[in-house]
Amino acid sequence: VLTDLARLPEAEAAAVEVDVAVLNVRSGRLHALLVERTVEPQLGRWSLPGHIKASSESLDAAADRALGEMLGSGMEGSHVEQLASYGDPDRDPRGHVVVVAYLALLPEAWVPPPASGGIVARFWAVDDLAHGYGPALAFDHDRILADAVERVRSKLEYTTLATRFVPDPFTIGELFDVYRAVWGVDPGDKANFSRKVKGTQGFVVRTARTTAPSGRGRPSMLYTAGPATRLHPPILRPLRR
Amino acid sequence: VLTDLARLPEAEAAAVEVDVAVLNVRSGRLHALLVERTVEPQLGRWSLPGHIKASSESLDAAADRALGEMLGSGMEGSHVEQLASYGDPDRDPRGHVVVVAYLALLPEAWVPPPASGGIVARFWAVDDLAHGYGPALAFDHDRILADAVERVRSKLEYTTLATRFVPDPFTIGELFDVYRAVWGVDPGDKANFSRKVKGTQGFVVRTARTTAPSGRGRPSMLYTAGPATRLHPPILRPLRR
DNA sequence: GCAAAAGTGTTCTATGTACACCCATGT
DNA sequence: ACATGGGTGTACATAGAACACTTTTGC
Repeated sequence: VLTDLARLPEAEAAAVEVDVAVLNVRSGRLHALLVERTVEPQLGRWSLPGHIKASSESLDAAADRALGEMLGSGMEGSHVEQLASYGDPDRDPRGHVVVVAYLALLPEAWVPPPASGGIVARFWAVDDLAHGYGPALAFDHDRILADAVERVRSKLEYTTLATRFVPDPFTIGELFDVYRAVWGVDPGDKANFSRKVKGTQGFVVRTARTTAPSGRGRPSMLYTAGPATRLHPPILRPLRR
Repeated sequence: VLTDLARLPEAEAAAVEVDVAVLNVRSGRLHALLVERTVEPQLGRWSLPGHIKASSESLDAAADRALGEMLGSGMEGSHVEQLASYGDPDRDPRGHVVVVAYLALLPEAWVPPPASGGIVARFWAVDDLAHGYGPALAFDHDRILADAVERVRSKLEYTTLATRFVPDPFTIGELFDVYRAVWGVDPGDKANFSRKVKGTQGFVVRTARTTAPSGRGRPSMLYTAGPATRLHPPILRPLRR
């Protein structure tokens, strides 16, 4: 595959790894999917799922492939986008490995496969990881994960990505809980939030059904994600001064 | 350098290239710095400046090095940030080359070196390039440049990056012209724009001096860039509906 | 009836916009 | 004087925050 590459005067061969920060809201907290490493280096530490990019596939395809290996089927509703690349010279003891990191968002319903094929994967609450109440991550994956979390927090402000965290028909209250979980703070008044969401063209589409009156309180209308991707006006995090 | 890399089962060696989209506002229009290729492939076509990343340097360092080769000294006031990575399998006929693209912003004053060391570099207006009134770019650099332009247009809305396009002491009018040049549309009322800029803490710092009354009209106050990086509230592009 | 969750109404304030008007300079 | 660009004042419309209040359910 590296046909003419040797002609490049300063060429120093590298491996391009594609890792995916898979994020998810469960039990009202933002989580990240990690896998336990079964080989050296960093055996036993937890890392973002990923693998080496093949020369015959695009970066996006490599990310989809990594996601497919973790999720099997059921990755249809997930959002995948490129995050950033990391190439510090000492980031991997194996040598010259540059990581192209991706970000993926999953609805809460999805559950990780129970140690399929020998790989152990589970979700960890990102604030636990950030505050040391979880395993130390391999390589520079703590920094990649921090960047992914900040990207999602920021993107909830001006895009419709919050709908990627909820099941297919969802309530405004579930959307509200996503914002609260991802931001870690209450997104202001629930009533005003509801008006903002319904008032933004294409954010949510109202269905004819309501939730079954299972729990306490009045049943709520069910919505599906609309065609819009950007929010005008944005829904900003509070506590700015 | 690739000590243990061969152990990676699916490893397919690649070259990591770092290219920089160097943007600049001159004569009221947004320009990009391109270099004419002097070697195959794509000899004679124009491309973004860049080179192969060394295994001993970080991605940021590789971008700084590429910029330094173009600018010599005088790159101190420039802003450099990572943009995105591109790795389609057929993007480079030499083989498996993944590009990590960077974005750099220069003040208008800077002039390209006159064919130093055999390389020919010049600025091209980005809208001319986009509409075919310029050379065709090598590889997928047209797409990278388009992404860079969109990034800058968007970042002017919610960051203080516009100050990176103007000379060190600058006037509000010059800032206004940057917004107009980058966006391609008038950023609304000039008087209101001036109040927005001065009212945002840390965006600009007023100096004691004014411009020399050289041209027409009243001399204006001179400002320097402040410490703030984000704009609260943002300065949004008009024509949204 | 009471608690809980959904949803509507209303008031107040902050912000953005449009546009009139004044200021300082060169010709 | 007047054209030109810099800068201030001000009125109007609208968007957001705070909070009271109504609706619909389970217990």
